[in-house]
Amino acid sequence: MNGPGVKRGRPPAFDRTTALAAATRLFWEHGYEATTIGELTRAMDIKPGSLYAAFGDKKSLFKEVVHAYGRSPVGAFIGTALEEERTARGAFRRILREAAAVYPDPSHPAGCLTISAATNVTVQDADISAFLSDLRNANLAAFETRLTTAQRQGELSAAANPRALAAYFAAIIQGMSQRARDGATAAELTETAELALAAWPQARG
Amino acid sequence: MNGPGVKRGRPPAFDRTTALAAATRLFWEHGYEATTIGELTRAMDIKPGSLYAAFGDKKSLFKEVVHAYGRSPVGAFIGTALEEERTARGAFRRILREAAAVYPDPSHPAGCLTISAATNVTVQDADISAFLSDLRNANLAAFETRLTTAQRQGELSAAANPRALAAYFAAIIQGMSQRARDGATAAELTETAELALAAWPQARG
DNA sequence: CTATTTCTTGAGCGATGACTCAAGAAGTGA
DNA sequence: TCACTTCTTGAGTCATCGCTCAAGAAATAG
Repeated sequence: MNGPGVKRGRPPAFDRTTALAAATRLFWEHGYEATTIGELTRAMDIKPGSLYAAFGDKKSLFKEVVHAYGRSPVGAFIGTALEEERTARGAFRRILREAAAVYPDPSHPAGCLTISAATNVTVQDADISAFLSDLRNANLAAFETRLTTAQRQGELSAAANPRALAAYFAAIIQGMSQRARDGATAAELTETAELALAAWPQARG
Repeated sequence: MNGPGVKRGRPPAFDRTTALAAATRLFWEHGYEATTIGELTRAMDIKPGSLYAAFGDKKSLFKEVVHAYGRSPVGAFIGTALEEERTARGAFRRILREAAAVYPDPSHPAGCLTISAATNVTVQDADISAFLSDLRNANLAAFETRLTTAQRQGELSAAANPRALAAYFAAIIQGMSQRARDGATAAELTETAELALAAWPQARG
């Protein structure tokens, strides 16, 4: 009798997670189109045939990379902070401070993969660009939801504009990612984060 | 006698400025590598031979595009505001408000060419990426210079940090460019600009 | 062992990338 | 008019792109 976990045939010679991590680094660094199948097979240490058998085509591989990135610490810290922090203000403070620490971290390519990996695409890959744009705009919507809740709960003043605040924080985060790619240090980005938090609506004295 | 302005030989059949404007639109929209020579020759309405005779190779054309962009209203509004406004605060307020109006303007591709046209490049075009990165960092330095001057003149409090403020404004501008590419409207970006200005150091009451 | 299944391998496919060049066309100077 | 210069044209070069496939290798089932 075949156990349900018993695999038939020749087992894969590479670890799928490790190979995906190697692909992630390349897409993160150079973006979707500027990363070639040749570079991917070299970094993942597999031949084209194995890559296509295991991951489908280049677009499927990229989407799998993006999903894995979204579940990694670097890709998930925003959602984590939104869930874990009691107050909206605490959540956004934590998000900005963690972004300042994470984006320039030399253990991985600078900035955020979702923000920078499909900025420049040809017309036939416009769907890849739209795929990441949708993810970014979903993040923006999550920001607005969190801020609207905070307003309903009385944390945020009725005069504040949740949608405008959400767009502002989205912009500063995307800008910090770009600055990290241009060489900004964690110390510099932390200063940017603290200044950005000054936009939080204050009670007037 | 030959006047110095007299051209010999067959005259060009295309207007150089018009052709450059067409190339600018393509690079602005898709970025450096995702724009092909085929698309360029079609948009500029010239054949490859004419393009290479008139502009050199693809990199030279791109650099000429960037320089022309920097002298255009859309590409020069930051420098113009820094020069024309009496106060640093007035300059940055004007920069952010103009960015909110200009970046989503439908008469041209969204966002800033300098910010987004070479985000994703292959290793052999890393110099193009560095070329634009240097331009952005030069802008950052100009911000810091303007703010340091304001501090020396007493406009900005001695407690303020010109370098940190400069990096903050650079980040928010780059973020606004990205947001415009993701579909943000002028109204939304104006709200972002106004919130961003709240970071300006205030006298405490 | 043989049969079956799955993965690996390396050669190579068609399409497209940036770029070139010889030949012709359209001007000027004398 | 003819010689000279400059620009245009279209075919074509070489490299590289994403991707495929037949043949072989490594596992299990019986």
